[in-house]
Amino acid sequence: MSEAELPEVTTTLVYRLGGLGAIASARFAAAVEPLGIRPKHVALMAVLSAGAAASQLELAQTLGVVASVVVGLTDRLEALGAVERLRDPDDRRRHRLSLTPAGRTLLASCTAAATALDAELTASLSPAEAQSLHRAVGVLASETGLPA
Amino acid sequence: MSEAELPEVTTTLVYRLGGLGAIASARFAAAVEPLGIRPKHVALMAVLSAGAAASQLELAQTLGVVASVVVGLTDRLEALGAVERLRDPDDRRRHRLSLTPAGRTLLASCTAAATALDAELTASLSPAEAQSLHRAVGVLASETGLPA
DNA sequence: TATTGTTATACTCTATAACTATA
DNA sequence: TATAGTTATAGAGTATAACAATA
Repeated sequence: MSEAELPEVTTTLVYRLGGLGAIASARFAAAVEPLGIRPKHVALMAVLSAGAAASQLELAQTLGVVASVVVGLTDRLEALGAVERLRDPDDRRRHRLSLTPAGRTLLASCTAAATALDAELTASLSPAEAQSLHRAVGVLASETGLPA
Repeated sequence: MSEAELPEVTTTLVYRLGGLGAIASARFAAAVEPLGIRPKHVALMAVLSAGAAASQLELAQTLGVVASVVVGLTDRLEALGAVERLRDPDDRRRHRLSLTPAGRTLLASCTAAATALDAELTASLSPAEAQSLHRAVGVLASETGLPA
């Protein structure tokens, strides 16, 4: 009978990434909440800004949510004047969403907030550690097909 | 007017940690689901295993959830024979939770599953990258006061 | 009167399903 | 008839509040 040496579950990467991710999401949510939006709204605007989706259905697939969720997110962003719903002339069932100048400004504010949080988060790491963390997380993010 | 250069929000650490954490949690949840439990149950057992809490109220504080949530988690684990509720003789309002041998076995299975997921997750990283990622995540985890 | 655990209730988020309009 | 968007409904998860037992 072999008795494999196992670490504590709380020290594993998946476990810690799960907990850390929840904290990161909460902090980011708190940072953008004064702007009247939540992280999913930011994700939607980021996809639009990258030109990575046209119709709401495509948006839903890219974001990994269901179509009805995109409706609610878009309603909110439209009310804020951050996005516009434009009928696709080629297929009038479709809405082409477009980021307005106000939306770009809003997205920039979110990016600034995220950058500030990054600085807080990595304050206790050396520059080299912070950089290698950033790089490793980037690799995992692209590998897992994150809505980026 | 200075125009600061900002990265895309999707490349920031908080944003990616949020998304990555959601994926990690989902994978871990899928891995322990056949065992009849969810990540929070694992967290509760881990705290008990570490002797980091006695009463259900302490458990709630350590886990960062409300007391009524601990009731449900404990109900489930008790039904599985993984934990026991023992009245505290010093204060009969309190339940001292104790991990049974079956609970230790269950926790070990979860740890093994998490370790396997770690290997998958870091497969595309070099050993050195994986190790530095693990270390950096450990620093952030302890810094943010994760239930560990 | 204060506190531990429990139960009952409400709220948030998301998914499923039914519906409208276009194709 | 099939599809894009919308609306209506239901489920999971968690928080708040009321309650019972004990201090």
